[in-house]
Amino acid sequence: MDDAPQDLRARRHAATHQEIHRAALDLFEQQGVRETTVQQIADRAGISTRTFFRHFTSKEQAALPGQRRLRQAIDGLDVPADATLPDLLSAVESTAAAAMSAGDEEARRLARLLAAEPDLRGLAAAQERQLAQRLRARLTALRPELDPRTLLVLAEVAVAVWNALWARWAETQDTDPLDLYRSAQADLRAIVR
Amino acid sequence: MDDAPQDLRARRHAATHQEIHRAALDLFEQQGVRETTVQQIADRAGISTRTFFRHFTSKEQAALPGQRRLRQAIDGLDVPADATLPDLLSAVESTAAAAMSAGDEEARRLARLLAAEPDLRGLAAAQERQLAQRLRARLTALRPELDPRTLLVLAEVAVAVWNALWARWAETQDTDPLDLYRSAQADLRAIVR
DNA sequence: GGAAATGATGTCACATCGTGCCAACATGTC
DNA sequence: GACATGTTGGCACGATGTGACATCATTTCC
Repeated sequence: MDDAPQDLRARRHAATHQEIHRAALDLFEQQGVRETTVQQIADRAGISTRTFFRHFTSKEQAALPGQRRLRQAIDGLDVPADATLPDLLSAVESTAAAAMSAGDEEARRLARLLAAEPDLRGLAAAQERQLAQRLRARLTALRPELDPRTLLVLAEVAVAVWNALWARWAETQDTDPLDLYRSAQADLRAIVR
Repeated sequence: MDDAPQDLRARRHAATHQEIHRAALDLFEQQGVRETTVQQIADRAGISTRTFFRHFTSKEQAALPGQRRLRQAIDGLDVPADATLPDLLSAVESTAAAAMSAGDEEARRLARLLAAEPDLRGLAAAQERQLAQRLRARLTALRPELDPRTLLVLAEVAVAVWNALWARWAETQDTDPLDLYRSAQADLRAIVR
């Protein structure tokens, strides 16, 4: 996508980054996270362990995508001035769903790995909490006149639906994300009513 | 509470456990998690580092309570046979709220620490995901005839409300948990509708 | 074109984490 | 009291993660 002939350094850096990422994914799939050492990942990527730690803070980090897309989606979130609370919720969820369907093949690998590797789940959970925080901040910035408590609940519920969606999508490898999204919305209404 | 003169070994074990926990909490508050070594905690608790790692798998673990109460609340969860989905949700949430108000002074310390220490938040997030998993399993066991997808959403939403509740309680040091609970329920209805 | 600044990488040393192993000791059982 | 069982500490070890410095490639500036 971004083939801009930027800095040669920046390009090499990004290439190495990707290289490490792929090496980690491969090795984790083959032998599991616990059994894989940073040394092995570095060898396969053709770099030193010191360089590895300049790209990622831990081997678990190397496998996870970093949520760039979702973070951007949250920061760029906007709604019409007269949006009601339910409007807000659907706005948040639809942007999340959009960011989700964008990731394709690698997302599958990730999902499989996450299901099998508790170590990765821990880090993923931490990342998710950060997203919830960020979403909450964005919402209060967007609607300072609303009760912060309400917006907190809104953010948490949005993340909850996102969680359910993703878990379900990871389990049933063949379903369309949009179907899941719609059914989750129906479920939500039936539950709360 | 459980002063049963059980095994002398078991009592000593539990005492050491508590000792380590308190030592960790004290040191983390004084100097932060990153700056505290397992060696320091062990010294303060009067044990060796080897023994420390027989009680906790990491220094972060030593600070966190382990969620015994919540796990029990989930496993012991039960509902009348004719309970609707909203009934289920309130049942789950009220048991969670009950388990919450039980922890008193130490919960405050924990909340402060969690707010200040990202390392602890990571582990707490992982624990929370486990609780969500457990709740989901319990719900499907309780209501096998319902759509698993719906129960998944239900479990996630319950955890979301629980999150919002706890975050809010940690921020406003003086509010009654029950008030927060009621207002969160109202918010939830306003959001979904 | 050629310095000089900037940045990425590798090597080394080091503190810490976490675990397997074994010997010493305390507790519970008969 | 003798034996079985469980807990502890000490030791060694591999792995994680970071600071410091030298080296080399690139950018920038003249």
